[in-house]
Amino acid sequence: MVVSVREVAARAGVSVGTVSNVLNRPDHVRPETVDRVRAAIEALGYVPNAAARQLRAGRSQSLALLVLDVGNPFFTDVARGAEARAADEGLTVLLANSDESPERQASHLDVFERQRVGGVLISPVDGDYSRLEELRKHGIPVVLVDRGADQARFASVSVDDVAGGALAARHLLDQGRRRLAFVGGPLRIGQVADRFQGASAAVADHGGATIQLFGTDEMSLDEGRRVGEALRVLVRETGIDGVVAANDLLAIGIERALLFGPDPVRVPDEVALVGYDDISFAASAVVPITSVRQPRELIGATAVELLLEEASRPADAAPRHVVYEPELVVRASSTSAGG
Amino acid sequence: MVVSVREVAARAGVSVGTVSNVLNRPDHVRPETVDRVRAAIEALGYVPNAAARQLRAGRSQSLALLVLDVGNPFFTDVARGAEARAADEGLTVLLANSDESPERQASHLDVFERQRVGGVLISPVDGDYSRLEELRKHGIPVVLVDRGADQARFASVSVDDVAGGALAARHLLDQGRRRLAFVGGPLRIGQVADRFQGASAAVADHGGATIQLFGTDEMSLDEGRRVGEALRVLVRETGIDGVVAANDLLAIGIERALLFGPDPVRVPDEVALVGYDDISFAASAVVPITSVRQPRELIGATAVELLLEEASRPADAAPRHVVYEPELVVRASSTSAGG
DNA sequence: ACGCCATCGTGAAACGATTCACACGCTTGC
DNA sequence: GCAAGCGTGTGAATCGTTTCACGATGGCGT
Repeated sequence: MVVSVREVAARAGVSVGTVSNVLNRPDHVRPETVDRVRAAIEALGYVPNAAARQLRAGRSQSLALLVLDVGNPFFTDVARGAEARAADEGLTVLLANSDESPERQASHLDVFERQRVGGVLISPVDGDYSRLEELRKHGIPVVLVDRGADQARFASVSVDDVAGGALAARHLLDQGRRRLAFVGGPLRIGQVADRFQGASAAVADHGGATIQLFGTDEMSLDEGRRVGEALRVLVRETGIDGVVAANDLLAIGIERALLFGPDPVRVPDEVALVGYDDISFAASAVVPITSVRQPRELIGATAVELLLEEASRPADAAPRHVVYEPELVVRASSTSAGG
Repeated sequence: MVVSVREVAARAGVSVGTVSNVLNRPDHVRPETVDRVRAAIEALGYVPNAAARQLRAGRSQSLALLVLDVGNPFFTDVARGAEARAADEGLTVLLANSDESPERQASHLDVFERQRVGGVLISPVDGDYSRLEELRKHGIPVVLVDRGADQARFASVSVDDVAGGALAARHLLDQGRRRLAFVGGPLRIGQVADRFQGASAAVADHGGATIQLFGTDEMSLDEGRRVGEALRVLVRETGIDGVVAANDLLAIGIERALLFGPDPVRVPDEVALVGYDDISFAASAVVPITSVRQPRELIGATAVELLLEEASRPADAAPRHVVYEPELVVRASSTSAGG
């Protein structure tokens, strides 16, 4: 049996319009009528049909959040923040995963447009923003997450990765380290390039310090381990005394390789280590790892905020860009007793 | 400007019915007409309105997957499997997170019902299944994920946790270990209770072996560490020589505490260790951890499969239950040279 | 007693796609 | 020569909700 407003109205002895009013503006309806209608709803187990409401409204009550990797704690925390903020507005967040695949991204965007979602928060796969332009032309606001200034056309929320890289490097320099290594890649990933650039700038500001880039194909534990093995040898040969890793997975892998190979290298005594992201595993590594933290939930919440703004932004006003500052969380991996 | 079938029809010089046919059964329409309509769609940038279609159809093209923790790799892999299988059917998966909160679970279920999703895959928070009964009564099929036999009323897909616990314990017994510890909790979580039960049964089958339960409030790295500290002392006092952890986070924390405290305990020489879930960090722990693996993506795919079955199941047929067998992945943490 | 306002409610017209009974024009077969 | 059948296409009805112009009712001041 299908229950619609019609049945409810009949049972409560009112018109369908009144049922709708009870649902959406109960204060326009006499209290006893409200009660009667509510009772009928209860008795019949009526559940409003979102599709019908949406059809009438022209827009759904949902936002979409499309991320590069649901498995990454960074994005799940962003999602948490976005959901919380959206809930305040009575909105739901559809969480979707592109897995870094342009095809999956495109297909998700298609679905979202057909759904007429209220807006799209996206951490885009690559440099083709034309589909996003299209969405916006069709009236669906778009906010870029974790990818910012390069795309002035879209509102965005991101973290200053240049500053983050500088923070990491400067911290090592402050600890008296002079020969740094930066581990990360590929450099075409904007975040990685920015972090490296920031670290390089900090080193350049400091007479007598150097930084050397160790590229990686991906930013995983295994790659970290691989680079760590190489570093274990090089440290003694080249005098490297500080390492900045482009993320915590790399840092954890590096630390492990340094500590546990043959002829191990002590952390932080011989080499100080800084990671990036502050994932929970960083704090509970063998030697807890100093890391650069990003305000993840805040990013999500802000993205929703910007989306709401976008929805009512006059065409001639420029989209807004929010850039947060990263924060250094200092732990044992970078603070030698002497330093 | 809003583009609907009407505009497309006008531009192509056909009726709206024909546009719909071009979209849904192109073979019922003359090829040249199809082309004309397709051209009009292209030119106008028409995107079908899912809400309207759904309203007519009475049911959406989406399934919902509600998990306890999107941050947990187990569930993201299940989601991946479900999405892939759903895509084969032209369905979309809505991924949502209850974060173990009954309130969030309930609110998500409300949204799903209003959306008239095609079905709900759920890893439920707790023992109250009445809301799920209700959903089903309203025509929305439900499949339980990772929670099985106790709920014969619902179709389910799960992994045999009793067998998994037994697998872990038996492996330790095979390695010659006799005084085991089981770390995990709270026991009201079905999976934990089952794993403990399985491990206990394996021990009971083996004369001269014992197993001792160490309860935890949650299954995190930190809790693992805490228990590990305690074990480091107890091992020497009580002769514990094998540990089964109810998940890998606990196992990693335990290993760390054993290896790195004052008066460290060697793994696996003094204590052999087995975890559960086989998350990626298990393989790259300091001493790689033996773990019980579950077929995660297969679980997701099977859940979708069962959902499709449910949708067409005669009322008098019993719901189906699929139980997969876990698999032991042996690594260094449990295989002493002498074992 | 009368008009006037509020207060409450009504009911029909959207929203955009799908579906289905039907129509039109042609070929076939008897 | 005519019914039957096929291939194409039409257009109105339908899904369930919201909205809005418009009644109905009753209380108030004059």
